[in-house]
This record gives sequence, C-alpha cells and structure tokens, in this order.
Amino acid sequence: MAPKTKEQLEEIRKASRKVIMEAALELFGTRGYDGTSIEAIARKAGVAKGLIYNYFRSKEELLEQVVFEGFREFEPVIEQLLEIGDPRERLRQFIEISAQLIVEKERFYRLYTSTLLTIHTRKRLQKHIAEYFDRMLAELEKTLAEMGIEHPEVEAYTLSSLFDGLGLDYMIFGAENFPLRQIVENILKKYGLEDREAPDGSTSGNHISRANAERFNGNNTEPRIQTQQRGTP
Amino acid sequence: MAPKTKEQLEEIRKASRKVIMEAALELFGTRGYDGTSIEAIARKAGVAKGLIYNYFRSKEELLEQVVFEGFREFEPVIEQLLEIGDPRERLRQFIEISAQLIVEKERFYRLYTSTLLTIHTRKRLQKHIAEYFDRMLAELEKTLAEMGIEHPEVEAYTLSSLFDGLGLDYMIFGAENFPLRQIVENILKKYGLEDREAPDGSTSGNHISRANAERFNGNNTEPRIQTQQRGTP
Amino acid sequence: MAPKTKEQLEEIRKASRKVIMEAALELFGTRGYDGTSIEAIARKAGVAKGLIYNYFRSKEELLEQVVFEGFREFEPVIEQLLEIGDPRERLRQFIEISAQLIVEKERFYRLYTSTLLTIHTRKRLQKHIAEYFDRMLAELEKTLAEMGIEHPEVEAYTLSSLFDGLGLDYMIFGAENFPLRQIVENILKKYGLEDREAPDGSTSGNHISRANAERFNGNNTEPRIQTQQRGTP
Amino acid sequence: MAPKTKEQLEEIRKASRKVIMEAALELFGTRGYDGTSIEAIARKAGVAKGLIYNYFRSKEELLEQVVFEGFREFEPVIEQLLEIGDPRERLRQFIEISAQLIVEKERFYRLYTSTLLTIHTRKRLQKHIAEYFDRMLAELEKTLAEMGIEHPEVEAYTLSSLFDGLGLDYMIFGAENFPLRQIVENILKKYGLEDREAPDGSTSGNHISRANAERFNGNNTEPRIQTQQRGTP
DNA sequence: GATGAATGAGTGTTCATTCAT
DNA sequence: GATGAATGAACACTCATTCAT
Repeated sequence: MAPKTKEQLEEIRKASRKVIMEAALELFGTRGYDGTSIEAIARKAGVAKGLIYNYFRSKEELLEQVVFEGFREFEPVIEQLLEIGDPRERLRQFIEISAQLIVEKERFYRLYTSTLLTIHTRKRLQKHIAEYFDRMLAELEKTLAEMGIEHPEVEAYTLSSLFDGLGLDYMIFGAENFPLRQIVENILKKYGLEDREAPDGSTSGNHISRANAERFNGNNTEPRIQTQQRGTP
Repeated sequence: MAPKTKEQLEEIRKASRKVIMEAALELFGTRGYDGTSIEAIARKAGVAKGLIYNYFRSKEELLEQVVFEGFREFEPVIEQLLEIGDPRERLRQFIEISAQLIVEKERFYRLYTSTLLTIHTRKRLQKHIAEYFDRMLAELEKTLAEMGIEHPEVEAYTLSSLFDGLGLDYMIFGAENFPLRQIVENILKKYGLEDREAPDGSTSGNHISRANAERFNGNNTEPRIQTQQRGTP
Repeated sequence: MAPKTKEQLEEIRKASRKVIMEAALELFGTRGYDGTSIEAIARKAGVAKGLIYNYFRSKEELLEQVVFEGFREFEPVIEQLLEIGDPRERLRQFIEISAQLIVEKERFYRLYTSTLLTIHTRKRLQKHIAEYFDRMLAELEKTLAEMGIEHPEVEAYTLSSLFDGLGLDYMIFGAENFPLRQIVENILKKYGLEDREAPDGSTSGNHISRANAERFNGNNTEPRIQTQQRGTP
Repeated sequence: MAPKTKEQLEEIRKASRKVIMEAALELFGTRGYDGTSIEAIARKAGVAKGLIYNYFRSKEELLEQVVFEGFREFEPVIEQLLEIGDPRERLRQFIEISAQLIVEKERFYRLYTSTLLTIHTRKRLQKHIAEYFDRMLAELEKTLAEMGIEHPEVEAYTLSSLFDGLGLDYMIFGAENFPLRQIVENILKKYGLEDREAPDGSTSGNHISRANAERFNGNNTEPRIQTQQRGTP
C-alpha cells in the first residue's frame, strides 16, 4: 500500500492501455467501428468504462491509436525487408511476409480494411495510411524495377491490390477454407521465385476441395448454410 | 374523386422505392451500415423518415434489398459472359467486365465490400453472397481449366481476390489516382490475351504519375493533405 | 354505376361506420386504447386507414363513440327493467341481466373497464359514464329500499361493485374457468330470490374444479403455464 | 480519489431504483402501460431517460418489477393473516385488510387492475398473478369451509370479485366519494362478524350524500364537470 | 365514399461521454 | 489510477393524421 513509484505507475498505465487497445482491436475488427460500443470494449478489457477516457480522448482517438499501433508493429518487419540486397530475395520475402501478416495479424487486417472503406471521413487516419501506402508502393516498384520487370509501377499496384484482396477473402472465407498457401506459391512461381520453405506451416496443408459454400461460416457453431456444391477436380 | 388506380399506385411505389434504395446504396457504401442512419437516408432520398418503413420492414432489410438488387443487375452480364464458347475470349471478357463493373458500379462495390467485413452476423446476405461466390469461382475455374492453365482452382481464387483488391483500392485511391486500365492490360498480357479495345475509354487515359499522396483525397473538396511525395520514374 | 340515391349513400355510411366501430370495440377492448393503432382497426375492419377519418375526427372520438354506442345498447334493456313493478322481481332481473351482459357484451365490458381506469384524462367520457353510474345506483337504491333492505345506498354500491368485479374476473379467468352462473345463483339466494331459469344456458354448466392455473390462459394455444395446483374439494 | 465503496454504490443503486419504480407505479397505474412513456417516468422520477435502462432491461421488465414488488409487499400481511387460528377471525381480518389495502395501496391496485386487462400478452406477469390468485382463493375457500358456509368455493370467488370491484370503484369514485368503510361493515355484518374497530379511521367518516357527479373528478384541480345530481334520500 | 402514400412528432432504447468518489 | 452512476443526444421504428386522387 506504499505509494507507487513513478516507474510502477508507468507500468500500470502501459498495461491498462495495452489491454484496452487489444480489446478495441478485436471488436473494431470484427464488428466495425460503429458497431462497437465503448461499453463492450471495457467489458472485454475487464476495465471500467470511465478508464478508457483516462487513456484516450474519444472513441475516435482510440480507433486511431489502435490503427497506428498496428502499423507501428509492421515497422521492424519492413525495415528488415528493405535491408535485403538481392531484389529477387527482397520480393520473395515481401510476398511471404505479406501472406504471413494476413494470417498472424488477421484482426488488424480486418480493422485496417474496414477502416479503409470509411476513410474519407477520418482525416488523420487517412494521412497515416496514405503515407504507408506510398512507401510500400515506392519500395515495391523499386524492387520490381531492379528485377527488370516491365511497367514496375503498374506491377506494384497490382501486387499491392492482390494482397489487399487476399486479406479480404482470407477473412471472409476463413483460414480453413481459403487456400492462401497455394496462392502464395502460385504467385512466387510466376515471378520465378522458388518457395524454399513455408514460413508458417499451419496454413500450408490447406485442402481446397471443401465445398465453398462452407467457407463463409467461419467459426460459428450453427448449422452451416447449404448452397449448391460445385464439383472439385 | 376516385382512389388512385392500381397502375398509378404501382408507379408511385416503384419510384419511391427506387429513390430510397439509391440513397441507401450511396450511404451504406460510403459510411457503412452502422454509420448510416435512417434519418440520413431519408434526407438524401428527399422523403420522410417514416416512408422508408412503408417499403422496408427494417434497416437490415433495406440493406439486404440493396445488396440483392445490386447482384440482380449483374445477372444479365454474367449470363452473357457464360455463353461465350471460346474460353480465352471468355476469360478476356471476364477480366474486362470485372474492371468495368468496378468503375461503373463503384457504389455497389463499396457496399458489397463493407458488407463482406461484417457478413458473419447477417445470415441471409451471407447465403446470397456465398452462392454468388461459388458460382463465379466455379465458372472461372472451368474457364481456366479449359485454357489448360495449371492449378485452375488456385488461379481462380487468385484472380477473384485480385479483383476484390482492385475494387477496394480503386475506391480508396479514387478513379483519377488508380491506374486500373493499365493494371487490367497488364493482367490480360499475362494470360496472353490481347486487349482489342477498351470498353470504357474514360479510364484508359489514366496517368499514374500524380503524387500518390493525393489519391486518398477522392472527391472531397477540402484542402488536400500534403504527404511526402515519392519520385515518379 | 348510376349515381347513388341519398338513401343508398346513407346505408353505405351506416355500414362503414358500423364495421369500423366493431373493429375498434374488439381491439380497444383487448389491447387497450393506447395499445391499438388506427392501422390495426382499419385492417380488421377491412377498410382503408383514411376512411376512418371520414367518420371520426380522431382516434379519441372513435373511442368515445364506441363507448357511447355500447351504453346506448343498454338503454332499452334498462328501460324495460325499470318498468317492472315488483321490486323483488326488478332486483332479480337486474342481477340476471347484469350477469348476462357480462357474458354477451364481454368486449364492451372489457373496453368499459379499461376506460374506467384512465378516465380522469377523458372528460367527455367521464361525464357520460358518471351519469350512467348515477342513474343505475339511484335506481338500484330505490329498488333495494322498496324491498325493505337496510342501508339501501350502501347495498347498492356493494352490488354495483360486485358486478364490476365479476365482469373483471370473468374477463380475466375466461368464461370456461369462472363459475359466473353459480355466483349469480348464490347472490340471488342471499336476496331470497329464486332463480327460475338461467337466461343463458351456455354458462350454467361451468365446472369450477379445473386447476385455477389454467384460467388465465384464455384461448391461446401455447402450452399452458404450470403453477402449483390446489386441491378442489 | 478511490472509487466508491461497494456499500455506497449499493445505496445509490437502491435509491435510484426506488425512485424510478415509484414513478412507474404512479404513471402505469393512472395512464396505463401503453399510455405511459419512459420519458414521462424519467421526468417524474427526476432522472435522465437513459438511467432507467441501467436498472431495467426494458419498459416491460420495469412493469413486471413494479408489479412483483407490489405483491412482495403483500406477503408479510398475508403470512400473518394465515396464522390466525379462528376461521371467523381470519375472515374478518381478510376483509378488513383487503379494504385497508385498497386505501393504502391505491396506486398498486390501479396498476394491478389495469395490468389484468391486458394480461394475456404478458406471460411472466400472468404466471405470477395466477399463482397469487390461486393461493388467495384456496385460502379463502378453506376459511369459508371451516366456518361451515355452503358452497365455499363459489363464495370465495364471489368475495374475491367483490373486492376486485371495490378496488376498481374506489379508484374511480375517489376516496371521498366512495363509502368503502360502510360497505365493509355491511359485508362483515352479513358474515356475522362484528367490526370491533376500524383499522383506518380516516375513511370511516365518509358521507355518501354528496352529489355523485363529483365523484369522478378525483384529485384533479380543473373545474369539475357538472352532471345532473340525483336526490339523496 | 374510399384509397393508401406521405408526413413528422413521438416511442423505446443505445451509447459516447462526464464526474463525484 | 479506477469506478460506474448519470446524462442526453441520437438511433430505429411507430403511428395518428393529412391529402391528392
């Protein structure tokens, strides 16, 4: 019961902030910003509603912070990527890591995508994400140019969109129903990049022969919707 | 003195329904379902709030109807597509038409994408969209198989995701800042499909040399945010 | 299609008015005034919403007219009752007829009772019902006085309240579960009035041995609520 | 700086809950359930509309809680009553207490009666009230049987209805215009039960010679409606 | 006489935010 | 730092009433 030291307080602050942001990431991602209440975030985080306002000025700021933090976590990965000298290896890593992030940061991807859709109403987020995009596209273009690929800018946009689409469909189909690993290998092959090892073994065993109708049903336990099945070769 | 005839009423109902669905499509797409109020839809449609409930039982049903209607408009295009005998031409048309739809049905695409993100909570929509996906993927796979492409199923998923991603980025970047036409031509080239003519000339002149920082600013008239520019080669 | 004569129009008006008031009586009685919408009344009456406003200035006026009409139907019965010379026979008839009205005018009774409860907010109805009450109580008191009963005014109030209570409980328990006929005979006996014949045979065969828990369940077909049963002797 | 203690919070919650239920009791009783808005309850309770939903999940639940609470307050009185060994004294007390409750719990009686009228749509309330009714009727019947009264079940129903009717008329006429005390004494006399002392002297001095026309005007301060007076003998 | 599309105030309910403790 | 009761604006939805035909 002795008064806490500054360091202890700082620890506490950090921990509380973290637990709130975790809950917010989860809920904003799955239910959308407007579909998530502060009450729900507080409940999931196990804190009182009022506490959230000790750390964030508003719900909007909480969203921003969660998104910013998500990008911040990408930083070291990207830095590392850019240090790779060989452009072919750099592209291979870029593709592998992008796929890996889709799997490992699914909650962030979901939030990021849904944020994109309403971004015109969120100025600060808009700026932040624009800068990130700019940078990624520029680096990607440079890499592709170094590899001697024609129209490297167009190709950069294409790859970038492809991964945005893969993230979207991966979320919608669910991990079990979307052949992400095979797609990635297919992409690598197109660029003539051998896939030496799958960085995440958990997705590489995907079978894509399941009825697609099941893929939307995600984790929920209710009886799956039956739609006409298509034959799988 | 007589009450309105059945035809007059039918006419009136159709028009009102239309104007409400138009407003809903626009707003659901740009602000999301939860971010759009019935009040706002009514205001945009120029009708009283209560009238919406003469035509739709609930906000949720309005969303469904707007989405269903959007898919319904695709039907004839898809039918026509499937009648093409030559698989190469069929794929070419598939790619062209998909791109065209991104441009011409931007509002629907926006709604469709944002709906996907929270789809697990909307059973009827889920079923509808799952069936659509199934069908598209199956046809695409068949086409690719006929063309002798390896792993046609993986390729079908890849193409499908690519177009989902293109739709997403096209919306985010804005038509003027996203080189959709060039990307499409690039895709066609990869499949060895010559682009005989662009079906929509309005987008083919895109220059992609503009500062990307501007691309997020879309149509809004507020002063554009300045971010660091990247060099264009 | 020849233009209708004045008499025909008058017929039509009367019929429409009637059908609306019937529907209103039913719904106001079972769901309460505030629980009943004009829409619902129109639907039950099989007419358009707007038509109701051709005959009644407002929902409130419709309520009034329905209540007034209900009292009006009592008039001839009461007139006839008051013409009976013998006070004993007059009381017997009063009791019998009151019970009969509970059964035959259940819908009106329901409406009348629920109206009583919120009567302080309905001035015109208040006046009307007060006059009716005054008159009934006065006549009842006179009858009881003629019979030589002590405290005829108190007795009149008591009898009046008893029948209000019987009406209430009859509605709540439901015809099948409330031994109205036996109660009436019991009352008659107390006043030394032999019950020569039951005016409504349909209720006289009541068995009161059913579990009381069932009596609230009325006509609905859902599984009945189980409450502890009490033994019936 | 510390958060409020559990005890303080409990205190606050209890007080708020109480003030809301008080207001609801008053308004539901006088205006009916559908005629009472949450807004009105909040205003009368002196709290914000939203607060009500901190304590009750819905308007319907608020109604239930108010009714349940009303019955709960009867419990000890009934318990005490049932412990009386002498059936004559028990009946006397039953009658006295019933009358007393009409006076002291007028607001609850009003609510209870108006609830009865629409009870078929409220399952939980229905069950609760059915059980209460069952119990009262069973005990009343037992008491009457012990007293050697003929047809005790019919008599129990009769007495029960009588008090329902007295409650109804007491509310409608208003305390000053309804000779409840005299009626009770009249009832007691019929069962040969001497009224040793009136438990509530305030009503015993009622004069019933006032113009009945006034009796509906209750407490409201608006100019009273004049209806024809009837002579008092 | 009769219709039903249209209106907008009002309803029950939710929720971001504040604040006393 | 942390709590949760309290607020009130905003929401989805309902409904009495109007009116052109």
